[in-house]
Amino acid sequence: MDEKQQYLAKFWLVIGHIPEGRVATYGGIAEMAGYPRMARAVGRCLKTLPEGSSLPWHRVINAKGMISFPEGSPQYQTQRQRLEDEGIIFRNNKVPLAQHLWLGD
DNA sequence: ACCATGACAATCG
DNA sequence: ACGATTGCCATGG
Repeated sequence: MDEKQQYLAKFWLVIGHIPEGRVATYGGIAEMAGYPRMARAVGRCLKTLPEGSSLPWHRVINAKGMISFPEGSPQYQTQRQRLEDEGIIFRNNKVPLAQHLWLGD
């Protein structure tokens, strides 16, 4: 496996470890995986995910606590719906990170 | 091979 | 507080 695929695998692992009802930021995931400042690589990682993937990609949001898709996009609504379904509350289209942010165990 | 773009983020003016 | 700039890496034209 190529070196670059290495941290992609780490990202998948970390994302898969995000508990239900919690969210994580791109930078946070990158840092937890041991690759700080690789937030963009995390984004690339998710972007290339197969649709049927079991990865809880919906628990990944940006540092502002908001969904990184344009509002009105089907993906945005899907993600938001799933998060709310897990008990995550949205306040003015953003998530209170102080309550839901997951920083590892 | 160079430039532009992207589910981002930290810093600066 | 907020828009602009810079850093980072992979991909596509």
